[in-house]
Formats: sequence, C-alpha cells, structure tokens
Amino acid sequence: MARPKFADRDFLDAALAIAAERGPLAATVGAIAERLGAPVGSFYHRFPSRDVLLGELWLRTVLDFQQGITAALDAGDGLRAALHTPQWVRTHLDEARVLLLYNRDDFLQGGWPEALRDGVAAQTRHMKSGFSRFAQLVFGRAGRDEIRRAQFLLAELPVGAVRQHLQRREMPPPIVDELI
Amino acid sequence: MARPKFADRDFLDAALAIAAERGPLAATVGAIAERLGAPVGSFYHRFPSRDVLLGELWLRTVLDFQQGITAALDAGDGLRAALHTPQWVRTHLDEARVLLLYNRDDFLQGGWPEALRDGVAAQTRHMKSGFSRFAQLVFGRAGRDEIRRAQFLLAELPVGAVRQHLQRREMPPPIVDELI
DNA sequence: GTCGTTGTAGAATATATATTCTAGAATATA
DNA sequence: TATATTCTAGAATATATATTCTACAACGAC
Repeated sequence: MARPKFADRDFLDAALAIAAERGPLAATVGAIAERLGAPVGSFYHRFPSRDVLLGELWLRTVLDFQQGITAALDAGDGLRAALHTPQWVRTHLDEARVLLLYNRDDFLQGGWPEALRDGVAAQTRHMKSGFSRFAQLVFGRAGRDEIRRAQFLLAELPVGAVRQHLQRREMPPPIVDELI
Repeated sequence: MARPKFADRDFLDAALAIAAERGPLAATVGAIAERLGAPVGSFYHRFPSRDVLLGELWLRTVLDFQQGITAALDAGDGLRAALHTPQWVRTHLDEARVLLLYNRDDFLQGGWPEALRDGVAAQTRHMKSGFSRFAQLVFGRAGRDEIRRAQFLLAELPVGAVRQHLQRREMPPPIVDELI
C-alpha cells in the first residue's frame, strides 16, 4: 500500500459542501477534487463515477435524517418524530439543504447504484411501518387514508415548514416547531 | 416580413414539456429545438440565451399559479386560497412539476433577467399583503409570527401535501384537499 | 419586379465536464 | 533489497451543450 492522502469520506464531504453551497449541479468532479486539493485521478481511484459518489452522498444523508424519525416512531412518540425535522435541520444545515431542497433525480441521472438499493429499500420499509403504527395509535386504524395522513403530519408538513428557511440558508427559528 | 413558423410561446411550451418530463436540466436548447422541429438558429432568433427562456418560463408559471391564491385572498377566502394549490396542480400537472419540484436556482444559473424582475417583485408584494390580511382576519393581528403562520397555512402546507404526488407524476387525490 | 427585413436552416465554434490513460512515488511483504 | 500493490498526479480524450455565424427563403413596401 501507498500512503493514502484522501479517503472516500473526504470526497463525499467536499461534494456535500459544494452541493449545499451551489447545488448538486455544481458538484462536478473537477470542483470536488479542487476543493480537496486532490487530482481527479484520485477521485476515480475511489469512485467509479460521479453518479455513484452523488448516490452515496444522498443515501448516507437520507439514512442519517430518517433514523431520528424512525427512532421516535419506534418509541411511539409522534410529536418527537415530527419535531425531529426542524431539529435535525438545525444541526445539519448543509445536509438538510442537499436533502430537502433537491430531488433524487437531480443527483442520480440514471437509477440507483446497485450497491445502495437494498439499504434504501429497508429504510423505506421501516419508515412506512412507523407511519402505519402511528396511524393505528392516533386514528384507531391503519388504512390507506390514515397512513397517508400520518405521513403528511410526520414528514411532509414539517419539511414544508422548514423549506423556506433552507432556501435562505437560515436556521429555522423556534416558531417553526410551534407551527408543527 | 417572412412567415414565422415558430412563436416564442412554442419554445416556452416545448421547454415546459421537457422540463416536466425529465427536469429542467434536460431542457437544453438542442432538445427544445428538436422537440419543435425547429433549428437552433430560430431559438436564438427569439431568445438571447437559454437562461432567459428558462427565466421566462419560470415567471409565467409562478404568476399563473399565484394569481389564484391572491384572488382568493383578496376575496378574504382563506380556505379557497389554501385549496387552490391542489386544484391548480390537477389542471396544470406539467407546470406544477416544474414549479414545485425544483428551485429557482435550477433554472437561473445567474440572477433574474432584468426584464422580469419587476413583475416578480410586484407579485411577491401582492402575496405578502394577502398573507398579512389573512393574519389580521384570523389571528386578530398581523405581526411577524402571525404572517409567518399565515404563509405556512396558505402556501407551504398545501405544497407539502401535494409534493409526493407530483414526484410520482400522479394527480393529487381528493384526500389531499381534506388534509389541508 | 426589386429590395430590405424577418426568419428559417444548420454548420462551425467554444467551452465545460466526465472519464481514461500514462507516469511515477510510497509502502508492505518477501 | 526487490517487487507487487496502492495511490497520487495531471495530461489527454471524448462528449455534450451553448452560442455564433453564414447562407438562403418568403414576404411586404416601393
């Protein structure tokens, strides 16, 4: 082995910083490498393509975000689940911008990198079952509509409340929690 | 004069269709011209740059969308203002995808085209004053927090309720109205 | 009919960006 | 120490895309 100067993580972090600042579009291979002081060759030594890097960035961010929500749901605490969004946003401004202001398709031109597909699917199932449990708890049943309602309250509404602040690169003020 | 085969509008419409289908990124000058069967020369005969086209597309869409909201607010009908979002989305699926799924920055690399700036500013003022009036009506006063609350109820929340359906290219079901 | 204007038509050009390729340095292991 | 391996390093290449340029066609005014 030679002495590695750059780790996978370094490239991911650099890409995150750039994407949060100027959008995922600006996270070009050149820009990432430059920010790190690395040659592009090193980039391609670690990632087979830009798409895979962006896919991994998206995945690691989504998992980190949703983990807090599922944890609260597993504990049966709906309010905490809903308030997790503004709180996570406050401690992860860059990640939040990247995750909540853009679409998957802005990152992944093609489909998911094979390697990541399973992780995402599992997490999605976990979320869904959390919504389902919440619906049962609060509405007495967990039909199609009740689950939809749970998802709205626990995920879509909090994200909506937070979005305009993200767009302005501001930390969501306390009133956001109150709204939720 | 010669006989024009393509109007400004044709290019805007083609760009809209492509952007709704595959994202604003895919609305390249080449793609737009091809969809229309027009040569790129004709495009540049009508628009000074791709940015201006996308800016105009965004603006015309935003104005169309917000008009319904401000109309309802001017009539003092908050519920109608909030429900305007799902209804407009249903009748303008393409426009809605373009407007609500992406950020301004995805369209406009640089700033606003000069020509459009005034129109946007006026519309923004109109919206703000509508929120303010609504806050006064419902909360008894129109301070910072009440206005923020009005904006949340009338704009952010409905958009949140509708977003996942847009991502799936589906029409928002009736339950969305109920949620709102 | 001739001429100028407005557009069509699409080739040529410039630039940005992803990706590949070649060279060489550092380290572990034998 | 010799060698294979893992990286750094950055030049070379391929491709996509915006933009410009040149040629020509249709129509109205004269």
